[in-house]
Amino acid sequence: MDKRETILNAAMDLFAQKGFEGTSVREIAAQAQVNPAMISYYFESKEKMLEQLIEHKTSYLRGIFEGLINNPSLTQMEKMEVVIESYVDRMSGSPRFSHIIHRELSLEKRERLKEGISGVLLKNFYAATSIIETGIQSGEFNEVDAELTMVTLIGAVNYLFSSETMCRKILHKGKDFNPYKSKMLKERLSTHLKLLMRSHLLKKPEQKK
Amino acid sequence: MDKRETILNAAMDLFAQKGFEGTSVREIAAQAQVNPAMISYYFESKEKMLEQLIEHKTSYLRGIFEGLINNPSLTQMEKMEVVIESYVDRMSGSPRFSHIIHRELSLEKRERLKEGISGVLLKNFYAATSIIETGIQSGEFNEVDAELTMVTLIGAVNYLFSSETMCRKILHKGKDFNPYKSKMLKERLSTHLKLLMRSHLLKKPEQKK
DNA sequence: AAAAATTAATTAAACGTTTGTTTAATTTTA
DNA sequence: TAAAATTAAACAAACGTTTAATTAATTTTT
Repeated sequence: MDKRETILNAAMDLFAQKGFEGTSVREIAAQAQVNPAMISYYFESKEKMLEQLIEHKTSYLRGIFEGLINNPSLTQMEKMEVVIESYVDRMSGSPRFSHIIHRELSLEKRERLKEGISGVLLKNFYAATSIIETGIQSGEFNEVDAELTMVTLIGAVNYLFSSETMCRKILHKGKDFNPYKSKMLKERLSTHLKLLMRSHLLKKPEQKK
Repeated sequence: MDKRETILNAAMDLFAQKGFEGTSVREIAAQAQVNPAMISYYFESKEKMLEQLIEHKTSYLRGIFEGLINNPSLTQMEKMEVVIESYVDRMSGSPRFSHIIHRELSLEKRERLKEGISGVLLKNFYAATSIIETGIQSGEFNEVDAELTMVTLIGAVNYLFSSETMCRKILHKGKDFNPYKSKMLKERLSTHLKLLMRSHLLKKPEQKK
């Protein structure tokens, strides 16, 4: 078992729950069942550990839409639906990491780290945006604001999964409802976003009577 | 000049920039130009100061849509457009406070504080949702998912204004572009969301050839 | 293959700061 | 002159990090 990764996983859980500054290296060490000194030993410092944590956990994100975009057998709308489904999936499945990076982005410090995070996120953002732009050029889509359409998509998913408290109350659910484990919610959100995108992007057909 | 409010304003700026745990009472005191002991004197503790800060700054939010909802001279779509405009306006005008409360909501602690925050936010959320529901019942709107439609609206605005770094990159702007001071961006976002809601909510007219 | 030498991993303890808060004295206000 | 506001100083606790000693693992030498 890789001890380095054990520590990173412990750190991710705690950072997500209590924030970076709200978590002490002693807590992380206790959670990972290692000596506190090991964090300096492996990562040099707490802040560099955060950098490596984000670097490590974002690695799989790089270019996940590459293949999708260049797939000629799908319409742009079908590609958008894949984007929606995969984003809802990832977000509901592992919201903790997303909480960490978006919290970091909203702070006005650690500029270098924010540059790194936004670089990774934007690569996928641009890829998704290009789907819309292609759809516009080919005449499949209306001439919408491509960037803000993607912002809307991402923003909706992020908002719903950013707070368990809010999510439950928005959906009128009790304390026993776990937003991150509800298949029904995933399904409901996907359906809503697909419908929204269809009516927003697709041209209204001239209906003959 | 109210010293109490001076401290709260200093605290808000710093909490927004560096987070609650990332800000020391000495920093707040320095920014407000008071003695550090004054924070305990006025607010009892740092954490209670945060509670009072949120209590104080959310007070104006309570029931801001009351009058709007019961205005019979507006269609539901027109009400939605008022909601969009006022939300975009508030969010772009003072994003710092929003950063604080959404950061708090995304953390898994201070449950009582989160209950208070979500209570205030949800009052307005429900009010806006009721506009959609009324529109559905009257036949003005399609039978959409009212809650998730509002989540989409709020989420889009929140996401765009949650990070200056991301916002600039999404819109392909340089370091001189200030998202929070750009009237063009406000206009662009409002326009996009209104168009989005129109195509999503309003029924497609039977077009005769 | 066994022994010796070297490197890596792990530990408990201590380091100097910084933290939020309190105290006790002093100044300002009413 | 009594109450309220403000201050500098000190408080213990917690912070991230370092140290120096020890154990475990690996490599080199015989």
